[in-house]
Amino acid sequence: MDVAAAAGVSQATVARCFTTPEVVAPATRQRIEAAADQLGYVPNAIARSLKSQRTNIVGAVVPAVGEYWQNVVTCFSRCLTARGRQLLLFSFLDQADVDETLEAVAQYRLDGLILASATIAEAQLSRMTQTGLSLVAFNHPDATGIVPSVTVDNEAGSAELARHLADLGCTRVLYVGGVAAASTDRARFRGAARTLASSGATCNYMEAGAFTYEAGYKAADRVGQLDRLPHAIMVGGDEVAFGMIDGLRQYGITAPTDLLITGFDGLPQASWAGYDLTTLVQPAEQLAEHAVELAARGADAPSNVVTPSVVVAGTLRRGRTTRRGEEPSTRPQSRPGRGCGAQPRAGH
Amino acid sequence: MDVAAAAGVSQATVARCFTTPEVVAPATRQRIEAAADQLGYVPNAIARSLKSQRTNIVGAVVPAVGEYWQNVVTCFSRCLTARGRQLLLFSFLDQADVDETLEAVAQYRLDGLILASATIAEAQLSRMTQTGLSLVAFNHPDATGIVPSVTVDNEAGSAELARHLADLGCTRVLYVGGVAAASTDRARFRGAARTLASSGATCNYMEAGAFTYEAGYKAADRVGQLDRLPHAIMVGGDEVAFGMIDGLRQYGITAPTDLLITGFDGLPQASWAGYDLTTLVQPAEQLAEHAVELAARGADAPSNVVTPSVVVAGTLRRGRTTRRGEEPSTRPQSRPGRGCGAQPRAGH
DNA sequence: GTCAAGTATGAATACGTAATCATTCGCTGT
DNA sequence: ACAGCGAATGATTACGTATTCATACTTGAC
Repeated sequence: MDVAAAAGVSQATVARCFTTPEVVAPATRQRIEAAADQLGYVPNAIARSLKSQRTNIVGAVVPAVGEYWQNVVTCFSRCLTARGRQLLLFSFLDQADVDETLEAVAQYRLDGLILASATIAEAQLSRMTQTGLSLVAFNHPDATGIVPSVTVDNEAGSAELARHLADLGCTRVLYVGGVAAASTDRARFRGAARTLASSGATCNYMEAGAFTYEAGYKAADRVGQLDRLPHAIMVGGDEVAFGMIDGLRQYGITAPTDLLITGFDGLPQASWAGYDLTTLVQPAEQLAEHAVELAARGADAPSNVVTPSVVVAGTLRRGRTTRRGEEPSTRPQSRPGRGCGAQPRAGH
Repeated sequence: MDVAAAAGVSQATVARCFTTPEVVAPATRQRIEAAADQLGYVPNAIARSLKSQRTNIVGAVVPAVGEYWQNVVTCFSRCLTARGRQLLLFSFLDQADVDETLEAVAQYRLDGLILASATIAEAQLSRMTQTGLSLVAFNHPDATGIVPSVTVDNEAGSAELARHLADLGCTRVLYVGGVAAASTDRARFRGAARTLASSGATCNYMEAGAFTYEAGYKAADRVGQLDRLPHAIMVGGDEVAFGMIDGLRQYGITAPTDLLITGFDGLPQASWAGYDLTTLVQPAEQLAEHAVELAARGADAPSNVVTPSVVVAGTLRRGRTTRRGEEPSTRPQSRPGRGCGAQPRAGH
């Protein structure tokens, strides 16, 4: 140890100086800090991890696509940084890559691991439990009971959206899901169907095929060719809803004039004036906070206690797409020619 | 070593079995693999890193906000995974957090570090150079020469957009930048102004204040209150452009009818039918590939060679927002009432 | 002045691996 | 048959830290 020699102390004292500064004499500490500063020494987290058997790193396995996940990743990062931990990120495109990825993950002795995908097999999950790292399933309702899980209340949120539509008089509703196999998708449809049924409304299911804009855009084709339009379309994810909205426009169908549209997730773009979508806002920060909390406990968690599972309620955002009795668009009817004076601002 | 005992070999042989399998006898290898499999053994990457002095981990410091960065992070992750490395992600909200973040970064002996922010101080950059890890500035043109850098050709790309506008007959153009202090912003304005000047067109500058949707939306207010609208607005980033488009709609101003609009970045949403924005598409994959390539070389790079700097050309995407002589919108004039039969698909 | 108690530090060890060096063994060529 | 050689493996060491145990030194009370 260079610093130890420069400060005239032993390596042990240098180590103490960086872990438990209060036990080293002030004069010594100052000498060590000066030496470290001058030599540009910073403690080696790798060696520290090897010795202490905890890395201070939490991993996250996240799908590589979609606005939703990108947003979540940012939240993870913020939460972890806030509590002095690092984020090792694995993003996968293909579900098949996950297995490989998980093997790589296992080599780094992470303190915790957040599995953020609704499509990871349950067998895979239980196999991971063996390794002793504390893993958390994020937004994977079916994992509850197998693994600690954190998720928004999909069913209740979807029910809230459905109630909102029922209150607006909708009796024929179409639910457009992303991937029928995803446990989130099923839960959301369940909440919608149950609520609508109890108000005497019907709720058919249509699968878009993916939680993407393009899938929504394509699904709009099938909607546009229906004999009778439903009163409302509940889309299983905001991004899919954006595609649906843009796709329906091709058929001259717009919300809220021709039918109502709701999304799910509460992406930032849902608030953009271009869409202004009614949706269920997932409290991403809060969800991430819980996930990180559980994952960061590390192995020092009580193991034989029931695996905790956190379900957080979302909040309804009412946008233009379910607003009745207003102009279909805030766009003024008359357009100024170029070079005209400024228009008074609409609304406000 | 448990596995070594179980297989009846020494720890050294077990290690060889996982690093250079070809040097260990097939029979022995099989015995070791069987033992490892049964005991659930996986090599410890932490210990390996400590010994070999390379972590196989590349760090990335990225702003926490904005669609653009989220997209880039995904690309980083993909590139790194493809070459068997891991991504340690640091996302920061406030520029002030970066210093703290970089201190934390230094503790993990990363193979490389990608600094992805156009606003990191150059002093900060050169200080990081000392530590021996290979760092790469991403999308930070001013860092060129100080640090290896990877960036899209901002100036040429912006010039291409400007040329496109000039060809369409625009002679009065407004450039709406994000943050004037950002080196990318300056380069883009430079390219636009130079090109437009050479075709006898004017190009004023307006600062939105941030590279966000909201900033663009607010900037639209100032545009809406101008005495004469410009022929075109060049916006310094797609997300800002989306805000501008939605904001201008409040004033009844739409592209391409009243003026033309261009963006910059080539976000996925620019291709969405709702915006269909003319923009300069950054080859994100390619940029990420280069950045990862440079960062992953690790310390075994020639050090006294000139710091390489990669500049990749973007590609022009022509969207509806600069399309002359067409309907201002694909929306049909007549809207079907609810319950109408299916509409014939517009276009196609 | 002596002993007990407390405080600050040093020596030694272990974490799990990679790499070097040494050793054993089987094989070939003369 | 014996030297020589290559292949396979074992013993050992070092990576940089945290921690335990031991030790020197300080302080206070009787």
